[in-house]
Amino acid sequence: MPTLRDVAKLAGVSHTTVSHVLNGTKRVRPEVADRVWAAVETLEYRLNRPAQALRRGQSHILGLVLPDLTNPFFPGLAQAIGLAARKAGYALTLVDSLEDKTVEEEGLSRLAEEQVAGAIWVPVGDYVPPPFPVVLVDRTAEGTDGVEADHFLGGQLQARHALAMGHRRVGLLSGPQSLRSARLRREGFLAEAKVGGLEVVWEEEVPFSLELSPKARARLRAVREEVTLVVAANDVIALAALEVLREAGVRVPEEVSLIGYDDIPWATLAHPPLTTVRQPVKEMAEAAVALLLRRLQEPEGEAVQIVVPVTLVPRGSTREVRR
Amino acid sequence: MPTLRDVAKLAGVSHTTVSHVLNGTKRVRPEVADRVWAAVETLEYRLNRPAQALRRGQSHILGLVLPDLTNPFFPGLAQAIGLAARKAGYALTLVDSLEDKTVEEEGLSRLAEEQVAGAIWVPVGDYVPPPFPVVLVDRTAEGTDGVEADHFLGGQLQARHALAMGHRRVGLLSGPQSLRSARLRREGFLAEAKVGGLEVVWEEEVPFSLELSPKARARLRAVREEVTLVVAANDVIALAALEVLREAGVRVPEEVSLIGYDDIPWATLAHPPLTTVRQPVKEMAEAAVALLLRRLQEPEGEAVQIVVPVTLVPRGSTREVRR
DNA sequence: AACAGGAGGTTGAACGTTAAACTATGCCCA
DNA sequence: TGGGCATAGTTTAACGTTCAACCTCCTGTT
Repeated sequence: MPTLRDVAKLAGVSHTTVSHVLNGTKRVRPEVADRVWAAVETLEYRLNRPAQALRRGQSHILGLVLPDLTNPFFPGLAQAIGLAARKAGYALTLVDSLEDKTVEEEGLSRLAEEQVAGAIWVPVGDYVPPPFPVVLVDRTAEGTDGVEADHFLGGQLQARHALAMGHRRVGLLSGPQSLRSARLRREGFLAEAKVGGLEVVWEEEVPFSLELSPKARARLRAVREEVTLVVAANDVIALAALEVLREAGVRVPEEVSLIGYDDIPWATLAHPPLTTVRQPVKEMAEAAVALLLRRLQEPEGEAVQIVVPVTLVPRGSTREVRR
Repeated sequence: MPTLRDVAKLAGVSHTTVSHVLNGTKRVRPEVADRVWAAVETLEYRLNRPAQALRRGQSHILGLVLPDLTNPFFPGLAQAIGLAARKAGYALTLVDSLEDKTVEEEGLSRLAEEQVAGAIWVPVGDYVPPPFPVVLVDRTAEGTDGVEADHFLGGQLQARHALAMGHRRVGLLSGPQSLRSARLRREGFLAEAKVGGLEVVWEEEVPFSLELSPKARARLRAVREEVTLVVAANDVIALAALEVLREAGVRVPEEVSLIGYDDIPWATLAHPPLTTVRQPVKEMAEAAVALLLRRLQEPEGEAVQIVVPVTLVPRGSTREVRR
């Protein structure tokens, strides 16, 4: 592997000059610069990033810490973040914490060892500030840069849609209340439900996964007797519920309507296609990277919280009921 | 940030001794080692990975190069690879090439700059060996370590299941024939179809995505007149087909059966649940990482090709037809 | 004619780690 | 008694980059 010095020798200049040409850190005569570039070409010189990182005290890598890649909300996010990071010249190091706080903590510690410039983090555990700048996504915290969808509004939209469709009695499959996002969705929903006169007949807290609790499954099997609508804290839960309902012979939306949250790619392919709340994943990803890059320029300064709007996407899983 | 030397000073030893204690590269008296560990604790020392990588000529990072994270086959793979890598003490740097050869090439080049120890690579373009060891996954090449499912067998299983269910006329939605995996699936299917007397009435080549070509959509809308079964090169295609069939009012499996490939998490949630060929993603991921780690130990030596078996998972989207 | 100052380049050191070469001490055995 | 050798530790240098300080022309100004 050729180094700066090899390039320098071939181009007949000092190694610093090569560095300056490559980084544009100083004016260099075009003639000399050309010689340098030519030497870079012929030797197929490649920057040694660890050396650069050592000298600069930080690497040109961003960390991405996610709770669970198999949750279909995240691959799209990861892809968009990777794209934005690449455009800015950063590589991306991925940590999938598998929803485990210990794994998450070790991952962040590892990112610190790698001297990452910063990280984008969807926290599963408590927010403990790592020794590099982070932007929290989806689950934000006070005093730290963050990007999140308007969860409260999303909950409200679920309730409004339910009311607009004439529903009066609803069952709620809420997400883990340890998560800010799930809490806000629930609060938004309950607030608007109260205002509009939508009665929450039952509520079950379940994890963001396809595995529903036995109690939740029981509620769903008996759904006809109690409610005309089930609202879920995300699409994965909604799809799991749809499955239970199908097994129980409950027809959606004829007998009971269903509303999800996230608008994952499969929501539209479900049968019936899922009425849901769309989070603008791509915009969130781009905003998060932009915010992180800004913070790298300007380490000090007020924490910025970006809240992006969400929209309700009506599809086949909800239908109007008569009073 | 404290360094080895800070730790050394506090423990009253030389910095090399600290290094030896941390890496276990030399015997050190327990008493001294204890002092070192204590100093590490109180100073909250953290290894500087770039410095280590510079000195060693190689970082403790593995690359993962994927064509498209939003294809639901890959998140599970990425997660399992990340887990296996972490267990072996490696961090994971992700490159999502978005099915673009140029992006892929730049990504590999970047991994080289980062001095990664090796990479796991699902190639979208031609296989051009990078300057570090790689293990190809899913789409292998001669002369390089690789892990792939038995695509040919998978195609055969699709055909055998079709025959076992009494089908005689089939439409084939094959995948991009530029990809080895899609080619093999097709060949396996056609071979077994020929043997068993299964007539391929039509065939359309479509990308591994939810967007079907107009010709393919037309075939599906007219499916009743021509075939009793549609076979797809992967589950994403199958789900897209299912959607078109639903729109066209064709009932699955009553009027036409459908077979997919991959067994992605959503296959079981589709309506009807998708009969498909399961690839053991987790095993493949673990095999790939194990193979890569072995290659890092033993750089020379014959390339190893691991082929893992696949199984047909019968579900609701296929049903028996009378002769 | 002398000198300031900018442009273009070089020298040398430093980042934190590891590996090789070296030193000091103690012990065994001829 | 002294040579050989293992054990436990130290000294020193090196990895490839960047940054600050320095040097050398050259040009324009007075």
